[in-house]
Amino acid sequence: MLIKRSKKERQQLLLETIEENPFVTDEQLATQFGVSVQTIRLDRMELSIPELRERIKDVAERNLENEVKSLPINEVIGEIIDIELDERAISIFDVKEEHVFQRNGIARGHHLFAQANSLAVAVIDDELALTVRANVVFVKPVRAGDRVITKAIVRETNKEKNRTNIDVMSTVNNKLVFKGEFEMYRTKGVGEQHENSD
Amino acid sequence: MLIKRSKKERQQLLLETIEENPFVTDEQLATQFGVSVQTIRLDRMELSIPELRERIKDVAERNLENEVKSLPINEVIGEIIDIELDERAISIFDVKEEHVFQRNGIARGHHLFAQANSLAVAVIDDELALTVRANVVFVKPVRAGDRVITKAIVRETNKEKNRTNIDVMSTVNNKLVFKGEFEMYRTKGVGEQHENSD
DNA sequence: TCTATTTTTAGCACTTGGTACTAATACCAG
DNA sequence: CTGGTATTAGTACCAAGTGCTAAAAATAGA
Repeated sequence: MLIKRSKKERQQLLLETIEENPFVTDEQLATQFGVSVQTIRLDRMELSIPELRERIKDVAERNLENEVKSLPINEVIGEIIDIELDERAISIFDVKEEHVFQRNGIARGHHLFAQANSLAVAVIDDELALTVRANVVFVKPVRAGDRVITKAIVRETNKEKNRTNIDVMSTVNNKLVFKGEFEMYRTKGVGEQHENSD
Repeated sequence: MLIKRSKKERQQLLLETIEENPFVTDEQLATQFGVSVQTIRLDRMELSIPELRERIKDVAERNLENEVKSLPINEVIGEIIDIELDERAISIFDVKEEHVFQRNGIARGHHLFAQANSLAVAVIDDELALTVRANVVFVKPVRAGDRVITKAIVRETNKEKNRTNIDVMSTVNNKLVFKGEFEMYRTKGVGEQHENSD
């Protein structure tokens, strides 16, 4: 049995229903709420909810943007613009809205860490490089719109222990915002790489 | 001037065009290729390309799934299952394929860092909490399928400097995989929170 | 060149999920 | 009982198609 709801209640429910499933047609909604299709259409108008196809299109467009945003999860964070294996590397990372706390607009620390860590991994000229230890300092807050330039410099390599120490520094407008020391583990020592070094 | 293309050429181009912009109508395509709408429709049939609305719907559906996957970028990494503000917190993070190096299947360090850092931020009972410094050790490699359980314990608070030190430990099957010390900055000291503590 | 086949175009009826508008009811309150 | 809100019904129309038939144009084969 359908409990007769007031207009307000119905419209509230309509909003929620469409919010959680934008793919629902007016007819389905009409059946669901036990009213006519016209009533649903009036409701949509009053609430300025676009029609099904527009809603679907919006989702499609919105997420076509997201596709780009969600990519970097498994990839290197930031774009590497210069690299000399086992020597140094530089990457750029543009801080966007999705990287900052809504509260204060300051970038979440782990994004800066991720850029630095990615770069430390990349600079190692080895098949396998793992972070063993990291000491990092967040010197200055970074905000959306900032372009973070990160430099990694390979400091020393302990051939016996298969360890390499890397210093990483991140700047925004030439001002230091982040620095870190990364101790990396590598399978092979320096110089004994695989043959193809193109 | 439009160069007359063979059927094959046109169909190849059609595939590419729709691939890169699924929002194009048959009419637009017809104009673009200098053929009739009917020809475009025959082509679509032969290549079994669905109509515009279906294509848009597909994009929307595909990306509605992604939305869930891409959400955690700006949110807390891992699911907080227990929290006592300014005391301790526990979160769970299931390592998936997208978190590991393809090469060796080992989780990228910055995901473990992100979970730990998120938890350190969350455990602070303050409007604003920023990471100032972090010393972390990646004790043992973590692999896809592993469930990482991370505990954060608030160690001490320096009220004058608005700093709080937090110890974080992550385990997989009760074995330590990651540990870290986080020094956090907070705006307000302990105890002087906003009124509503429900 | 003429025919046969493929390719392209045209036209019509029908579909979905609507908009825009008008008109008729139903309901509820003062 | 009357007025206003809410709901329903019905019509014409639209975009972007499908499905089908049929004709015209282009191309290839001998």
